[in-house]
Amino acid sequence: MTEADALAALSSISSETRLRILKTLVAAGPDGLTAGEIAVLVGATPSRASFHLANMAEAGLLTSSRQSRQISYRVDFSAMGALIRYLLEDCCNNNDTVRACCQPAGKC
Amino acid sequence: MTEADALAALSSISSETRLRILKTLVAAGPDGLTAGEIAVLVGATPSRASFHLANMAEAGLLTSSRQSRQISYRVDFSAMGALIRYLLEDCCNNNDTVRACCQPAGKC
DNA sequence: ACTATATTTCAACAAACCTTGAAATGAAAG
DNA sequence: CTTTCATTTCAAGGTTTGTTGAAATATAGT
Repeated sequence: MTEADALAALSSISSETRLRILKTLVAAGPDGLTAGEIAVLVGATPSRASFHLANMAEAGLLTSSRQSRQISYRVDFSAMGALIRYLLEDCCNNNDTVRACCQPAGKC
Repeated sequence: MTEADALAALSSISSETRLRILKTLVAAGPDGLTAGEIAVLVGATPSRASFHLANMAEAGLLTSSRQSRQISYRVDFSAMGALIRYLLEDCCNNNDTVRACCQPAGKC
């Protein structure tokens, strides 16, 4: 992952609406949700939801596929993993304190 | 860490200049660097560097301390850890694919 | 006190971002 | 082939964010 990729992903997630979308899609599981379902769940107009979904897909965080009239979005978990890895390794240099926080029993 | 805290930290890191500052400070080690040194290293004017350093400190990512005329900034590694943990747990629900990426030998 | 150095603060402006509502596209059904 | 439904696109407007350079603050040395 390049710095530019990381910046695009970070910018994308750093919006309240988009962070909600991410959490909603993670909770929804591997089948994802349609644009309309997402809009309702996060309380956004269709046009607003579409705008943010496009941003997240552009940043590589989501994939989409059309099924008849609806478009389903899913989280690209390896993209999320790559981002977190970038923060851990490229930004924090694998710092011990940081890594300790991420262990199942870690305390920050 | 609250969602608001995470959003502030993510917004802070999602700027090219600030991500560079973060990496520079991580590389510098526990003693940190002065505002002036950081400005030179990331190629910013003093005023621009100060603006971004204040943003990162406000987001909880940096701490600062004055030593005579200079002000040293350091990374708050536990804040970075808390952020990464938030992404892993609260956003990605500890998803296996995501976690696999973050292991030392993980491939994304 | 005066000067020099390090940093921050401020005002002005430019650029990027988000929201809104209306219009356009794409796909299915009558 | 017209209508309906799901979604996206677009233009307009408001808000936020970043940059610049000048002025202000803080600390130290002379």
